[in-house]
Amino acid sequence: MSGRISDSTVRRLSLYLRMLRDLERAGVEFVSSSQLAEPSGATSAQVRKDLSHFGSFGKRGRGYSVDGLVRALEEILGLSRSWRLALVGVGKIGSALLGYGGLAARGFDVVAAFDVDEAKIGTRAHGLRIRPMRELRPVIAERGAEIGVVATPTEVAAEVAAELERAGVGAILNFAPIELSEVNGVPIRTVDIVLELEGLSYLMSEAGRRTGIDA
Amino acid sequence: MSGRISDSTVRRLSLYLRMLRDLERAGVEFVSSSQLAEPSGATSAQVRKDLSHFGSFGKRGRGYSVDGLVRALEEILGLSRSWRLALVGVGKIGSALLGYGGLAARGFDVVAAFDVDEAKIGTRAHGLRIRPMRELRPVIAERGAEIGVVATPTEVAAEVAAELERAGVGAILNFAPIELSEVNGVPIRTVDIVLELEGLSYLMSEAGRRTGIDA
DNA sequence: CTTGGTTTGTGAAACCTTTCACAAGGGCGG
DNA sequence: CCGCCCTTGTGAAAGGTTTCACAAACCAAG
Repeated sequence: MSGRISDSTVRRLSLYLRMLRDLERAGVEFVSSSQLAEPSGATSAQVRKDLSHFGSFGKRGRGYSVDGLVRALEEILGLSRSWRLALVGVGKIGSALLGYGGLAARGFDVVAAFDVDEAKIGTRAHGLRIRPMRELRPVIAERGAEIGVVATPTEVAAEVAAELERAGVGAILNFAPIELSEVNGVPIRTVDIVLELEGLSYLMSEAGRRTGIDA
Repeated sequence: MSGRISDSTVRRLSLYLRMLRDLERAGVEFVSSSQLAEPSGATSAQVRKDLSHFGSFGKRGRGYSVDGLVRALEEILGLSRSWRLALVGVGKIGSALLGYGGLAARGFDVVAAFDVDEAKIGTRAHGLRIRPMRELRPVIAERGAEIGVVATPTEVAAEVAAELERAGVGAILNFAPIELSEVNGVPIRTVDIVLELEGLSYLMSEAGRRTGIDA
């Protein structure tokens, strides 16, 4: 077991955990790898392989204890605690995040918000005071924010990410359509809506070309 | 050349195209695979392999014509036209999308918006009238929307996606934290912010465990 | 205690993606 | 026209991930 775990494995672990929580709420006690596989579009062998990287959680002939596996996955994914986020950029996307209850519900609390816009600074958005960029470092330190969220225009995204790193965050979630390079081992995930749409555009064009040629 | 193109290749093509457009704007005429590789974190060999699936676009000894490659990639990705989106769910995320100019700027126009909330129906958001779900099919047909966007609560996301398919969209972009299964060959991309945060949570916990053990 | 039905955990095989490394080709200066 | 330098396009190798398939283990029933 153990070694370097691939990104896709970690994604699936999150999906398994979601389903397990539903099962737990429904009072189910045991679940098999094939039941677990279905909703994430994986195979039962894949579920077992994914889990086997971290240990032996199942009972042969029975499956996995729902409660036990929920706790184990929470531990593995670091979700048995909550995380504090610092948001930079309170525009459309930033505001949407602040208002999205789903984050706090899953253990991700936005504890600070920053913007450059003088008109916004000092006002409150969803109960959080919007602060000037100058306060980034001290407030992140004081509030112990571990994850920085970049929701700024593309032009300043790289600079803001670097500033967040210097302020001591351990990871960054980026919404700007730009590939930010990880430095100092601070992992960065980018949510790029345009990239997703372009992927769909490719698939639709491809389908069109195929049927266009075939038919 | 050709065959089935991997998702990661398509993602990179989008990134190449972004850089090429910047170069075009800057008046650069030729670019090498290594220059093209840098911003997306790829290697020069990967750039060449990616492009080679679709043809020979470069000149040996010179590199790629920026203009030529921009046109070629736009053609490949289906971006030499614009696409019409139908948005379902005008909550936090839906509104953020409507207000996000970056979409239209890149050829993705939201042409219709739907919601179940009686209070919202009939009002305008960013110049677009919010319509009742009952009008989904006729309006999507009438306006020729090709891509459906699901920005609803998780509980109804699957149902809405199915409804969009029936209404004739060719692809779906989903913001609900649930894995929707593709049916009828309608591709679905899910943007799952919580999943990304959980991935970061894993990496940070992992790093903590490592240094905790090592040090 | 033994038997039968079920499901895990895991090497081995298959498959897919990335990297390597180099022959082939193109431009330019002389 | 020749020779040099540069960069592409691409088979082959390496590296990674997913699927297969089966022995080992567990439970329940008799």
